[in-house]
Amino acid sequence: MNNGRFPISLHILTLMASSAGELLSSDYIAGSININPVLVRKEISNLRNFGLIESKEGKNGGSTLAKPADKIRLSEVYHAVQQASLLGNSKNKPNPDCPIGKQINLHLDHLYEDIEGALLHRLEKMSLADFLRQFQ
Amino acid sequence: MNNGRFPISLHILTLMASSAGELLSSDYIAGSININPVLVRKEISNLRNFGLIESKEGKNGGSTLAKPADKIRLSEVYHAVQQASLLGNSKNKPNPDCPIGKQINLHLDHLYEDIEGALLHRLEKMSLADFLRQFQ
DNA sequence: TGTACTGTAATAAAGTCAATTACAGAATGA
DNA sequence: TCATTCTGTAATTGACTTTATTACAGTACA
Repeated sequence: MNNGRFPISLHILTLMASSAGELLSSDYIAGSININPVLVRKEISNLRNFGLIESKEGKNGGSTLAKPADKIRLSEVYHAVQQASLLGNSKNKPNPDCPIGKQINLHLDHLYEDIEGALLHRLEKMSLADFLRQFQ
Repeated sequence: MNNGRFPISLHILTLMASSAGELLSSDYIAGSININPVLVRKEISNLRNFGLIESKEGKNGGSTLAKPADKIRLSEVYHAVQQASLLGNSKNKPNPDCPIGKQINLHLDHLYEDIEGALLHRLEKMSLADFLRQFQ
């Protein structure tokens, strides 16, 4: 997974955390990230499905955090954008007649689970507020 | 980084570890992974550059481990295939006029380094021999 | 009721990754 | 010596994925 969505989602959430209470438009956010507003709205839609963001339609509408920044763990952000596995999906279909090939996906999966656990542990320790606090 | 190269490289190395001493041809390896032999040779070339594999050209040639499987850490494999960052490269060029945008790549990089450190710690604890030992 | 937003679908453009083709060079052994 | 069987590598194609763009309906506001 080279997931370009994680940095985008984190950027969106950081902007909202830094101007808590205000409604930010997708155009404004897109201007900060320097990407297309429609992609921002898609990511917001996804983050909203995970309960991290609330939106208001219509004039003077926009989006804001659904809960305080110190209640949002970066692991939640990871879960929201994560679909593929971390070190690369073995979409490969190894040769079932090879004693190594027929077993390797099982053992790769175990390895990935182990590693992803370590990663989530780190992300769980940091809240969005912690992340924002690093900015001056 | 959805790096499909990590599983491929690990598959190659596992095959070599399981038949230590023998020279394996790229065709044979490609048959086990079920991918193109040229891609195998590319990965072997890369692993060779990192001192993990030795190759012999010409008829009856092939490749084998450059050192015992218990002397190869999975972190070395990771380093060999790793190019992009873990949670997705911010190829984005955020708006330098935005107080968040102009700093976020720096803080993302720090976060990635932290997480990658945790990941490497796990991979360092497991050798290729440990990985192979799981196979029956 | 016009304006400024969101939400979403559909399409196009760009980028990435793997397969394939091609071929030179190296080692073997008949 | 020379055909064979490998590696090494470049170049091209094709498949797939991601992002940008266009388009437009729906919503809220003033």
